[in-house]
Amino acid sequence: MGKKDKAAKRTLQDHPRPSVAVDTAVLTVLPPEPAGPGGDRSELAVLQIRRARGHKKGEWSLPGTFLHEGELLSESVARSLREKAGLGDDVVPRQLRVFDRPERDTRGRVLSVAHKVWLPYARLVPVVEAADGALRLVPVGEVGPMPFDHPEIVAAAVDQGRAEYAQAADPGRLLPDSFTLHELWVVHDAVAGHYDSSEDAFRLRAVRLLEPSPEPPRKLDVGRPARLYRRR
Amino acid sequence: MGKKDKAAKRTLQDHPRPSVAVDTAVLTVLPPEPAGPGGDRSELAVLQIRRARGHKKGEWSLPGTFLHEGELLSESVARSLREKAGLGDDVVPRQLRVFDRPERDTRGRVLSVAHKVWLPYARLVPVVEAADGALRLVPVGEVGPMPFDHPEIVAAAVDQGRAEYAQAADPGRLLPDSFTLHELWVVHDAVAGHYDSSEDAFRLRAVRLLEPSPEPPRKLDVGRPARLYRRR
DNA sequence: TAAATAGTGTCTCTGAGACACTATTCA
DNA sequence: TGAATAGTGTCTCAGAGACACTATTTA
Repeated sequence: MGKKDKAAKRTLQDHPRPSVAVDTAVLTVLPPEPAGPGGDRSELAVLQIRRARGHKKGEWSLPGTFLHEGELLSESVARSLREKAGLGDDVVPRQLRVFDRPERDTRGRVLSVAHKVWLPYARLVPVVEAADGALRLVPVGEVGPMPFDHPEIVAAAVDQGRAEYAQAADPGRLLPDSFTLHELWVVHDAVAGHYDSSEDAFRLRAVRLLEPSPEPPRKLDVGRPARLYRRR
Repeated sequence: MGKKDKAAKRTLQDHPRPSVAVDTAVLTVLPPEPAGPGGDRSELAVLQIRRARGHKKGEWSLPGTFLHEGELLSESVARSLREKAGLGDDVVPRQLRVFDRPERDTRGRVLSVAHKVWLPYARLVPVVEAADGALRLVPVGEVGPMPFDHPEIVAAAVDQGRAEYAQAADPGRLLPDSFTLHELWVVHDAVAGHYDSSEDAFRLRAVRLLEPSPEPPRKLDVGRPARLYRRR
């Protein structure tokens, strides 16, 4: 608030402004069926929230909110996940892109800055259970009808996620600090949508991105115990 | 404009809205020194515009504008380039990301949706000449001080451009319909910032992304004439 | 024929995939 | 010992880079 004349000169003219929202695809990998390290295949899944009253019933959407004054987009994402899903602030949102079709929201002009967040399944379970049916995790191939351009946002999130997992071992930190190669493969296979190559070929590639954990190999129900690795 | 009650229910609440701007890095490749197909190395360059009066003198910025009502972001980019640089509407803007630091613009909260546009040098020459000193093309390594986060936008544009040229022969359509392998290499070498491998290794890689042109080889000043290729 | 440029052939290295083989454990 | 799982060794194939060699033109 310096000298008034200059401040006036440098003030933004009055012009129509769009509302700016953030919508977030929270991605995770579901535990394999049945369970355990000897399990089968997993699925990449996204967090959906039941739409507020006054909307088409039975529809689910992505968690989102309007950008507040002075707020960073990443802070807005964190706040929306806190308010709508009870998640903590330990999320690392990555921006996808702006969705800007003028007709995308019938209430008026709303730009949505779409984001993607990785969270381990174990972080999401208590949150979904506490929501009493207002939240659900759905495989990305089975998201039903969604409002706005939320299906496109999910698709963009999946693309970005796949690109990330093609480059690094576990960029989403979906696994605990140490894990077996099989566990890592289950995650990669799920993220890639089961189009990845064989588990056998994967091992060689993955080891170069990891460092061996000093812990002793983990005993399984049957078979040779599995070495533990860490993210490099 | 349907039934008034429902419309009221579904109207956006009054809340503070940021201004939304677009800023665009127009990228091109300068002609090689001295010139001609036997030329040397080229430079990746960006279009700058002299800042309007009332700002620090000597500073150059990226062309930008505020998003208008009902306008798509891509339309806004095209309009800004038309109004500020006299460029036509035949641009293909690609979004980079939103720059959202609250303090990035001292006039108030302004989100900038940064974009990148490829344009061939020949398209830009008449535009820069007609601007009478208000526009210039500068190698991306030599952009001087720029306002806001424009240096970051240029860096993001260069990154996206490099990623594009690592995947395709000439995604920016910087070359005419048919061109020699040498001309293509000059462009790639400039985009990659001269860190690409040798021209020799490049040829083998590039040919697979091209189809031979039916035109006869182009005669040069000296040496064997060069075959012409087309984008596939 | 020399200089200059375009284009090819060949070698090596590396990484990916396939797949057979070995290692370790439990029942 | 057999079943089940983890891990290794080896072969082949494809792409990248280095580099020498050939091809075509002008002066």
